[in-house]
Amino acid sequence: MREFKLYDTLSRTVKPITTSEPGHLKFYSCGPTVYSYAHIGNFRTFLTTDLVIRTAEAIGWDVTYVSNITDVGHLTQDDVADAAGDDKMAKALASKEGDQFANVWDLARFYAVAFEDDWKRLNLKTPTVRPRATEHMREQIVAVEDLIKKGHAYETPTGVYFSVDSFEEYGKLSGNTDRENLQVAVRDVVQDDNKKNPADFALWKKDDKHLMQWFSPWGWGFPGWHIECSVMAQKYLGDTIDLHGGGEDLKFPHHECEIAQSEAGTGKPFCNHWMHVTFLQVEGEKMSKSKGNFFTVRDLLEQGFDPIALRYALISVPYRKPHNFTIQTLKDAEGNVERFREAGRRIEAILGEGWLESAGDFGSDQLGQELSGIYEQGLNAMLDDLNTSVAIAKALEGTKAILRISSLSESDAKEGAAFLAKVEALLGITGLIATQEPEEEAEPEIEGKLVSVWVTERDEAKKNKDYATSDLIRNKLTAAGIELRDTPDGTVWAKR
RNA sequence: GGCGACGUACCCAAGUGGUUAAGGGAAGGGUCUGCAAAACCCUCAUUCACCGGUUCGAAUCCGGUCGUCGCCUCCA
Repeated sequence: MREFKLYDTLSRTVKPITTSEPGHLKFYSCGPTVYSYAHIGNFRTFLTTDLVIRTAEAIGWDVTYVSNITDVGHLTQDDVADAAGDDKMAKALASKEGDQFANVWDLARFYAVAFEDDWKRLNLKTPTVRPRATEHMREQIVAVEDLIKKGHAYETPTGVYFSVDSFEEYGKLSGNTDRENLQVAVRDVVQDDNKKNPADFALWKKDDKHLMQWFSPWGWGFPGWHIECSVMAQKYLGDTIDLHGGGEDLKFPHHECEIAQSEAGTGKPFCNHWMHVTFLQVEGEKMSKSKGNFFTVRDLLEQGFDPIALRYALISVPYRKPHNFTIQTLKDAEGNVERFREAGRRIEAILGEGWLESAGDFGSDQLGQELSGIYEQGLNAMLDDLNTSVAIAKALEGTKAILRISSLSESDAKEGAAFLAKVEALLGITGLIATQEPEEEAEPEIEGKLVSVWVTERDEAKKNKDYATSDLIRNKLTAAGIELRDTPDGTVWAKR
């Protein structure tokens, strides 16, 4: 069994992931709150978890991957202490963009669909389960009742709170073990005088005015932000999970609170390995919703950028390093994705359609051995705390080895196919799998026929050495976004 | 106030004790081509912010200086 090493926030070391069942990884990754379109920073995190799955599968592991959607509008300051801010979703509904929605439920549904759409376009693997907070209300209420019963939570006139002092190890993940520092950390949060400790966090908030509310043993209200992940992780993965991840901001308080709730409830370790993704920066600066200096995935795709190039750009720097995303990075990525596609086109010319799906393993000939070695180096880089920079360099190295061969033999093409198929499975950046939305596919059919007519026309002109006409046609097509390439086997075209 | 990251060529960036400091972009030259495009080939850091130290040996370890940035609050 091969080792898959990843930095673990809890032990603060890079260590091999251990799975409770051999070869079966149980992984929970915190998803977004759906009150707006997801931005590229969100996706740096989700892409990182996607790479964990791909890497695990590349060494033959089964992965049960749970990634939730938070569709309850939690309070904006319900983090360390309790609630006092506005509801995120209510805020979104009240904003200009919110006018199109009848209510918060409608809004959550809309952005959840948009999110899954972006997810597919960036070629992320579909989770085994994608649970929603609103669909697990009963379980959350039961969990809160259980914590009260076990003496870890108590009711006040404003809600139900988890007693931080009842859980010795509170703070072990984030290092916020020093109660004095905790006081500093919670300084700006509005306090509830009925709480036993200002750091106690909400499990249930009483509020019969809230836009989303449920009936509970404590009256009308809604659940605290942290309890949903504890409940859903346990429901789908069991009391102890192998790996849990999310953005670096979730370390404290969110994951700290998840640990406290879960372990206080079950008496068992909640999770053996924690990973956190460092925030993405844009043009050298932190991006955030409140600053408004962010790109959504949609923004960039609407500007015509290739979704796979966006994926490439977002994973090109290892996840624990600060990554300064720029438009230039994205443009650089486009060229490289195009190189994978070019290699794919050459292979398809020999093996025909379906070559990627039917690609086999490496052979024993020289090219097969060379590509096999390069792929192994890339895989090893991924197994060493997801070194995507090296893995991508290896993907390009192998692709160049394929492109270097001016005339591929059938055996060469098969080796190349094996390489590209493995790279695609591991990194998802070759652009050889269509991620376009289905409705966009109808039009190119007709368009393609029109282009073919012009290409034939131009070939005629070229044959007659009428270069004025042939160049005119090429220029017109270029202006229309169609790029022509004359190859020994004839003219091929691609959309730019 | 607490915690942490980073500073490598024009740009992005890997490398964290030892042969030639990955890879990509840009730039320059070349092959191919009617010309292009694409692809391929070649060139492009004796040097890793700065100053000391440890060591046979450091971009890599230690100390200091300067600079940039992030998390702890909404946010992945």
